[in-house]
Amino acid sequence: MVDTKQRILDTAERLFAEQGYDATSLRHIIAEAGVNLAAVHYHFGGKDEVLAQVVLRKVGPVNEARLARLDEAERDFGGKPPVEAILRAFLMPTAEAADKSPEFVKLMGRVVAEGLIENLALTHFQPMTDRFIGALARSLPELSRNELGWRIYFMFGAMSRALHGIPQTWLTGEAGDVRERLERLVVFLSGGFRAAASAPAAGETAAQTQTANHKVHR
Amino acid sequence: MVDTKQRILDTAERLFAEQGYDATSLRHIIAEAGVNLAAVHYHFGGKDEVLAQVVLRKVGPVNEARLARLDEAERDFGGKPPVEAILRAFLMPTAEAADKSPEFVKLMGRVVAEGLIENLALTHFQPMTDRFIGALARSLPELSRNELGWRIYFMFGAMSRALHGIPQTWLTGEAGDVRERLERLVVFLSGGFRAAASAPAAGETAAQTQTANHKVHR
DNA sequence: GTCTATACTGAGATAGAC
DNA sequence: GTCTATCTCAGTATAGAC
Repeated sequence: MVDTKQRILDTAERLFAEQGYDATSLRHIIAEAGVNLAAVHYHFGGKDEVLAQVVLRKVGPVNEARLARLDEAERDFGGKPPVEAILRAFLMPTAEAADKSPEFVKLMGRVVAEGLIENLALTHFQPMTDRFIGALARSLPELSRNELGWRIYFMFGAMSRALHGIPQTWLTGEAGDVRERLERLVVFLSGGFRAAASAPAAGETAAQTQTANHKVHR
Repeated sequence: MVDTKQRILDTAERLFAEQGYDATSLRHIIAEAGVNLAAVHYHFGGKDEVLAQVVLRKVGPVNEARLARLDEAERDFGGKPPVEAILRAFLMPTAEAADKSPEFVKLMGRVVAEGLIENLALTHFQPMTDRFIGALARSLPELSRNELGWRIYFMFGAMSRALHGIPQTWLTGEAGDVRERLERLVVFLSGGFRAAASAPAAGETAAQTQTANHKVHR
């Protein structure tokens, strides 16, 4: 079969999104794809690489759209777009990809949440993330690089919650669609990124910082 | 063995924290604990229940400390403490628990990130979370209940990143200790929770207002 | 009530024939 | 490139010893 590889990827993508990575066995994938078990190891070497390639072929175009929207934002705002515009450039291409492939967001949410592709992130995402870090750093010059890095790291955690539509109705009410969830996220993150920098030395008491930030209440 | 059950829990706690839930086999646990495999199923019924009990016996005291600190904050601030104080009441007992049991934070970070205890959360955490939701709602009356719920949900995602000390040095620099990471998180979250719900904060441009209020129809 | 020994099913991985 | 057969290891189930 010439397209054994594609059939495996397509089926794996769907099943990973529906059931999660661990819960999806290779045997389930090959049964639905109509291929042999050993073919998976021939083409991919292992289950983890199947996931990697499923993610990469999906997220590649998304990352390009992210960069295009960042370019656009920097053009519109004279090289220094506000935080909201940068965050939207990063997050909204995900929603657009979801329109074409509804399972994509669930998959990405799972992948980010379960920390399955930390290594992939380093090799394939860093050129893209570096540009966004630079844009955020210019937009928020009062933040140290470490502070900014942590806030971006926090953002990934929050983003995973916005992406995978696990219904937590007791907490959030009806889930709504991806775009609405990401819109809420942008507002939330903008406030977070704009918060005055905190650089407490290790060992400093929380009480000091508490009184320092106390008056910010609106 | 006198306390086979405790030995299993102690060993499982350590190994889950070090390697994660999926990567830790029951056979590894029983080998280090010096007990028989079937004893695990006799006492716990299955691997998932081992994790549940490991988490519950650890997080019970933490939740009590959370409520105690919330009581204290409400006393200090006349029933309506600022967001920072509420968030600190929720987050800082984790750091205190980490002082006694350094592996605990790693475990909790993994558990939250991997979504392993969504069901546990409902049955055992909700009384505690309900009190915090109420406190946040009083402190942020301009937010709808859904909006607040989503922000709390985002918070859980960000919290998981602050807890498990996976070194992302390319992004955050040196990891620092738990207390420092949680302190950064409190500042970040405070800004996020305070962000205006549907209208952008003062000082933002018309372009963002347009985008922020833009409702997308499918 | 507790624990041991053993077996069962399904997982990912691999060697070698074709 | 593909497939059969097989390997190791996972979680689980059960019968029976004490």
